[in-house]
Amino acid sequence: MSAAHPILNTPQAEAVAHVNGPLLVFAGAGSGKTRVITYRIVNLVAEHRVAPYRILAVTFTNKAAGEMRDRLSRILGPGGEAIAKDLWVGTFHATCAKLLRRFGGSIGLPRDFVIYDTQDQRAVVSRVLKELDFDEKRYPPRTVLGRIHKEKQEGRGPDEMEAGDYVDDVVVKIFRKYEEHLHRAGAVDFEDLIGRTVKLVEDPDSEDAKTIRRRFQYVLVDEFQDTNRMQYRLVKALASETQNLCVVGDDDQSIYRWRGADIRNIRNFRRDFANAKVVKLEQNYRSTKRIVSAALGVISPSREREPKELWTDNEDGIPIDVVAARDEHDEAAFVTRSISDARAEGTSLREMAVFYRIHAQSRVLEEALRVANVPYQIVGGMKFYERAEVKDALSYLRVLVNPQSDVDFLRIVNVPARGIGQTSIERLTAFASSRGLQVHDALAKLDEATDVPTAAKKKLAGLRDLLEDFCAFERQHAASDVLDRILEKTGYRDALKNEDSAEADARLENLAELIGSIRDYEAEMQAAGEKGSLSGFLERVSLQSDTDQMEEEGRVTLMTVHSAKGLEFERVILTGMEEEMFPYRGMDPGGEEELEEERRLAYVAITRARKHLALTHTSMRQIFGTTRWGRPSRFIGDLPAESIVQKATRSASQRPQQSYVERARETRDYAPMPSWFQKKQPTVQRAAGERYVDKEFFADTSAGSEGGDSESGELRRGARVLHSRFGEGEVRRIEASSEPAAVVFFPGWGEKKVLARFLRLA
DNA sequence: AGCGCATCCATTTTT
DNA sequence: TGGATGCGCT
Repeated sequence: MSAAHPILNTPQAEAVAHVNGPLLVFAGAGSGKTRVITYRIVNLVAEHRVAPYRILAVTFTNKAAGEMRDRLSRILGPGGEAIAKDLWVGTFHATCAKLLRRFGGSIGLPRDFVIYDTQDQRAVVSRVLKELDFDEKRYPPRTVLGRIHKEKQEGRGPDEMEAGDYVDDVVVKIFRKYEEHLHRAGAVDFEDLIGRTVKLVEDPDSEDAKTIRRRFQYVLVDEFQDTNRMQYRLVKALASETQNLCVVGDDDQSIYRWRGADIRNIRNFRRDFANAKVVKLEQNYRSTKRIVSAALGVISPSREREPKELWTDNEDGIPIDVVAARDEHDEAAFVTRSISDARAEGTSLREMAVFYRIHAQSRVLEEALRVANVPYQIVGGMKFYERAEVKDALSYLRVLVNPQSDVDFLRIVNVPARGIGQTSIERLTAFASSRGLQVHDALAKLDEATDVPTAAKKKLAGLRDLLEDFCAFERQHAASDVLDRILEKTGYRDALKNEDSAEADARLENLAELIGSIRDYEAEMQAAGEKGSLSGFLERVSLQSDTDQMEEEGRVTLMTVHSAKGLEFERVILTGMEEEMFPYRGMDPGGEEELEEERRLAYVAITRARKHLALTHTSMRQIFGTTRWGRPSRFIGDLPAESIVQKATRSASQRPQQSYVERARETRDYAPMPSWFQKKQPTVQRAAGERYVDKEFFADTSAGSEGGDSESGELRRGARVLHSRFGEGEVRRIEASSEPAAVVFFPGWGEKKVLARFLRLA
């Protein structure tokens, strides 16, 4: 192999050459992580003659899986496609689904189980709330579902939850019913895919478990810092026979704690596998020295990190712009101007990106870009498979495959409108539960449903006949034709055509696209010599919610920092770099852990840029209908002085009443530094690497000391304190957690637990 | 069934 | 500020 990869540096080669036993790779941003994974697989197959189907590589997104597969077949060259096809490369969820389709029977899972997405899950919770007669206001389905998932992510069911501390009985009840519903519907949620597979594979006595564990000789996990508890358990179990578990990740890029990622998985890997080989990839091939040093400036204050230092051999590059703007409009004008300029100088719009912390920031940016005629695309937003018409169509198809699925049946029972009103539906479901039937099955026993009015029965019978027809048709025809027939015979298409609006046309197009994607799937399967089934298509859809059209030509990309992870751009503008915005602070003050994650998020943002990076901050910003006055983010204060250059837009110091266009024109040339700005520049000569210390201009960079004058010692019971959001309140008691905090009574808000650093004495 | 008005609420996202 | 949602009316 050695001749094939002279392109690997020493640690990369080390990771590739390591064959047997656990391996932990810390892969810094831009350090060639994917390269290592792919070459490692190539090495196993080509050099060590490992059968491709005995190698499992797990990723988090379909996109990552797809890229890995592509790269593998490219490296393997002609003839390698067959090998790439045999490898198990997929997301956690897809891999589990595959195993459960094959072996799920032994743990009581029906062959044709459906996968409920978030909307479906929420519908189940809503229904459970109604059945149990709980108030949706008091128990918002969203929140309850969040709690349920948290339990499931830790491997707990309702029973285990009930046995735990601090339990809300109501949530346990809802949880239990939720599980029952899924079970009866022959459905699983995303957590189940992982959890059930863990159960399946961990079973010491089951033959299936043994088969699976022996099957995978080598297991690789990408983005290991994003794994949650159950995912870790899963890969451990899968690799338990051979211990050939290779995990790749970067603790500095762990930004998904809030959705269950457990950073301890990567931090404690060496404890769990005492003989693990550890490799650190620290050379960055992506960014200029200045950008790398900026990234280091931001991440270094982080408390618990694996010791490592990113470095690069690349050129110094140009300084990073730190731009002061007056408000978000001024900021947007700068962004627009700067993009137009770069474009005029020949940088493709595809190579530029604008990041923000939260989606709400995108609107103003969009407006400015639109006015200036700069093409842009926004990542995130309504996904194709989440659109109402697409979900309707899919529900019809899923009912054919699995009639037990109540969520799907209830979705389509009156779509398009066929005169089955809410009351009829309620009576029907009531009848179904009284007989212990799923709603669809209740259709067959309609005669016995005394509560359902005759008129409704007639219409329900009509639906039943339709479904039967589709079912018969499905046995003889391709899935794409089935959907076509459904849209035709139910009158779905006609209903949209009659609407004759632009919106309806868009929906029709989406449906046509859906049929097209089924055809694509069928063609693809045929090319692979397999038969594309309806259920096969549905599975693919459930596990792949986004149509990855990220590659759109000639557009600037606008996105949150979260969605930027894993990407890179020539030019990046990071907006909204103010305290409260980034690090973000929402309703609850947030603790040290949250702040650490924000820091890592900033690190991720900075390391996306190859050559040009600008950070913008405003002194004033309208967000959620109120005006906030902000100070530059502490993360700006963490940037090394010699890597940045400070600028201010003209209106940052003046207050012109101007239009967007005029402002955009004005900001073409940077105004001289406004006087207040210059006054606050540190006057001392800074040594290389020294940080800005101007506390008045920059936010304090030492975490936890914001607000300054509120040591916990001064806080005592009865003290009057001020909070930026809740106003004046009275301290009820002091609470020591990871840092000093107090429970304060705020008139009009009630008791709130607040960290001491967010309080000032009144 | 479908519309209009009021009200409430506010990260980050994948599968 | 705006979107999502819910309610009541027609």
